[in-house]
Amino acid sequence: MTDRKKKILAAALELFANDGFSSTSTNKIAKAANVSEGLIFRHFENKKGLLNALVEQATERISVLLVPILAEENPQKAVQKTIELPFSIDKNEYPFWKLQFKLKWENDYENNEKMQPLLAHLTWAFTTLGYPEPAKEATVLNHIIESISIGILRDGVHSQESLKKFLIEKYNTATL
Amino acid sequence: MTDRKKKILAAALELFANDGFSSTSTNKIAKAANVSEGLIFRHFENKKGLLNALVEQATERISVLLVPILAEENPQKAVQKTIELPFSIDKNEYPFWKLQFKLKWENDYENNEKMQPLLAHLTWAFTTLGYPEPAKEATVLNHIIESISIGILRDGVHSQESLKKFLIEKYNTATL
DNA sequence: TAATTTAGAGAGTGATTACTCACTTTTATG
DNA sequence: CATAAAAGTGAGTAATCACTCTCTAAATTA
Repeated sequence: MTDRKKKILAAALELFANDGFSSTSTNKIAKAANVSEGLIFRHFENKKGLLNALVEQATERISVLLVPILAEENPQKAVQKTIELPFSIDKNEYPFWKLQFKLKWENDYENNEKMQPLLAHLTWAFTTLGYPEPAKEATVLNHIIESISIGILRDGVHSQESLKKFLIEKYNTATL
Repeated sequence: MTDRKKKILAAALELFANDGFSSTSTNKIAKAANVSEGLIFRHFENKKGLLNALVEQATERISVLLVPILAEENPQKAVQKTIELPFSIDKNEYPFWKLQFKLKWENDYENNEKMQPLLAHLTWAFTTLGYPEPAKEATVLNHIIESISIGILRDGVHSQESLKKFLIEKYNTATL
């Protein structure tokens, strides 16, 4: 991947995440990346193709994040690592995840099967821990970290920080 | 409010919610509402003004929804009604709420103070019920119903239906 | 009824849009 | 080194954009 192609992707990511896909003109992207507008269409056949290139990274990036959780054989620790997940995201990756969450509202983007492996592992964890309804318990925890993620991406980690310890303890001392 | 003005608002709501604000042209709105494009600008000074008119309804609509919860003096029932809230939304109001949730990602729209009264009442409820950290407990429940709402608006009530009874029972039988 | 205001239509406008194309420069290959 | 392929430019284009303006029709008011 050429240097200028990377710069186009980086600029597009930033602008798509902050201003939205259709509010961002290819002209603006070219200027932000400091390249000619035509180059965008040489590397990506059209504007949508540029977005697709960004989206394709998502599947891989998510599975990378999930690896340490899915590999965790201690159910208690698996739950804990799940809670810690949204808090562990690097600040300079916020635009990337912001874009992914925004795209969930777009009709033509299939989503959320990506979290299926996590859901399955959480279900196993809650089963092992003896929860009466492990699948639903997993879904609820997934809802919690989803909404916390949104809060973090919109208002920063500090806005949710206090919930981290609270939730970990809550799930540690839970009586079934 | 004239008949045609209502039709413009209705068409704009539908299109903004489904396709997004900037992907929706005033031309498209005019055709969907079956009016001349110029009429949009007579009633609402510009496209953004049309969106603002939709947003202004939100504050009132939310407080209407919250009234029965805030008036509930039984803490247990207040929690239950909160859980039931997202499931009770009428299907033909989905576009309206979809738009509100989408707008939360827009930088220039202040949000979420609207849920403050609910958060306060939930904190009171959890305090009364003897929870050790009522404020955080309230925030977590708020996160849960937020994420459930998103799921319902995107994939329909049925996609979340099973969580309703589960959560109500979970919060009813909770040991502190 | 006459006068005035409001509602509505629709052609027209300059700016912006995504994208193309002919061209030049750089890089890789035989 | 020669040739081809890839990377990069930027002016040009048809379509679409939000919005304006002039006009007519309907409703309100005097």
